[in-house]
Amino acid sequence: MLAAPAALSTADACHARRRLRAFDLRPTRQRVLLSHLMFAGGPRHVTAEMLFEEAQASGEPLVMATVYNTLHQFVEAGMIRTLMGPGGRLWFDTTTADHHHFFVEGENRMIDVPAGAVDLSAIPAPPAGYRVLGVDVVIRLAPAQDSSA
Amino acid sequence: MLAAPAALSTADACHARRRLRAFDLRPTRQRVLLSHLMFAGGPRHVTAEMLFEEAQASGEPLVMATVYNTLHQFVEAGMIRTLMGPGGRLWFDTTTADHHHFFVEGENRMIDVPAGAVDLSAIPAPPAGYRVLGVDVVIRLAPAQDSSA
DNA sequence: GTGTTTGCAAAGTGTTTGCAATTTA
DNA sequence: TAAATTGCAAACACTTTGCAAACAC
Repeated sequence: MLAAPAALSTADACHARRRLRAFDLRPTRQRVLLSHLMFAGGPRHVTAEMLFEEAQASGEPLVMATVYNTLHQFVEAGMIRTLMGPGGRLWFDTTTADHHHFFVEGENRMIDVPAGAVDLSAIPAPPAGYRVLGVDVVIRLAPAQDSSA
Repeated sequence: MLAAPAALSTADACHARRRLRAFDLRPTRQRVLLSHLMFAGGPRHVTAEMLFEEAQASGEPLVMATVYNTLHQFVEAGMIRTLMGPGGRLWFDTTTADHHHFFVEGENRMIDVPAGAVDLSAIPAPPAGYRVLGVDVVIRLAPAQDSSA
């Protein structure tokens, strides 16, 4: 019997399974669910805890450790990437291409910033003997308190 | 009796005490020592653990919790600032002015990048209703493996 | 003396690991 | 059936907290 989270429509489960297969991951019930939650609504950013809560709300039984393990498997497979949030918490991001982030303080929420939107042509040369692995830009935001004239 | 870490010369202790007073912090033995370790060698970046080890190496008795508490007091006083490292660990930085960082993977080391060295004039406008609190740029480095043609 | 600061040990977060039981192919 | 995956609980690393004892002024 194919792994089929009861919480998912056949079509949703099918899509999720296909995605997993594309990344050489066995479509277990837990992976199908988590993959669906991650990808069904377009690009998104979650912490393990957020996803765990969604999974529980869906009624599917699974454990926090499985969420972590599964997300790390997704990362290793190249399906998603990780990102360190300002609070030192690990975020998981469905967009794997190079890009940056807004982080909304108070709302605990990430928003993508396309790589092209930040001009990094002016970053300084690394010290001799070192090469640049990557550049992480996080723009911290807060709700604008009534700055309307 | 004035707090005088045995590990410090009178002059060093005096400088450290003066700095603490300038920030309205009582110059206790522990604070004098930690302040000295932080500032005596020019701008630097440390984790609580690094500083704790230095403090221990100096022979002065003090406890990890005191290192954390003291560093947070320094932050609150405006003497230093915090910075989240790529590994999710908290770093303490003697440079409080706006600036960015190189992080050297493998060496677990931070290097300052002056704010002016990164052109942020091109960052995208925040979504309507939000204002920019700050921009954190971390440029991850690795030792260049023999790329010398 | 009085209020501040420290040591200590304990609790707290967020994350990872080891292993037996279950599930997939 | 053989290999991969999960649940569970325990361990883990880092950081914070509560309170009595020690200290600065």
